[in-house]
Amino acid sequence: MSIPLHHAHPWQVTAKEAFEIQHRLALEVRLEDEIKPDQLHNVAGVDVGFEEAGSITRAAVAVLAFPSLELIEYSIARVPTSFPYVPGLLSFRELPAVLQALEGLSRLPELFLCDGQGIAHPRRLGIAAHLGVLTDIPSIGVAKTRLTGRYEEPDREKGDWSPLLDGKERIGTVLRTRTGIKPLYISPGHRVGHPGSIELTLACTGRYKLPETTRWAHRLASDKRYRQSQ
DNA sequence: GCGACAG
DNA sequence: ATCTTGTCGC
Repeated sequence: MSIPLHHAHPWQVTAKEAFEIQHRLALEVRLEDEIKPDQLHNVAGVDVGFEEAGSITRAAVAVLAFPSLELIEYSIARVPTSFPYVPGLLSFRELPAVLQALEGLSRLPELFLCDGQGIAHPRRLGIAAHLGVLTDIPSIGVAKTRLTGRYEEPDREKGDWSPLLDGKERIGTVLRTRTGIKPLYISPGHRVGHPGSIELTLACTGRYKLPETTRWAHRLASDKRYRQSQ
């Protein structure tokens, strides 16, 4: 299945060109909550790992039923790594492989939970926002650490949170997904707002710190025991 | 010029 | 992200 991209652009670019693409695509991000949890049927976790000392990028997309969070199907793609890791330009390194993995699915998911930032990014286009705009599918960024923004430590109970701010602008949420454990950095990617990003992330989380979507995607992208594909 | 810096 | 074993704590 080839996926219809709403905004195609080159990936073999210079840092300067990447900045321009990010500024252009950031204008297309929509931050209203368009998802009704009652009508959501599935959620996809997206993550990337590396093989062969980093020369091969391995992307995994795990589609889970919502709200049961049972694994429905998954796809793995391997692509030669063609872009270095540069803070702020992560999507140019990982999305080519992710887009190829998406083509291995029988149908496109209704929501993406990506490893990394949504709009909590210097130019408001972290990997989740980038993937959301390209596919026009709702997305949320779920990061384990901060890229940018300031915040106050949220209280220690699961569900407690505090806003992630860039000056006076709200760019995300520091969310406790497990009592007494380091919080996650959540931010809207596309077609989702701050309230929805919090509610949906918690709805995808069980007894662990990371959402089930993320746990599956991470396992499929990095665990050598899943070294095959489909 | 000096730090910060998703994965 | 990745290289890597055991270990402390709930």
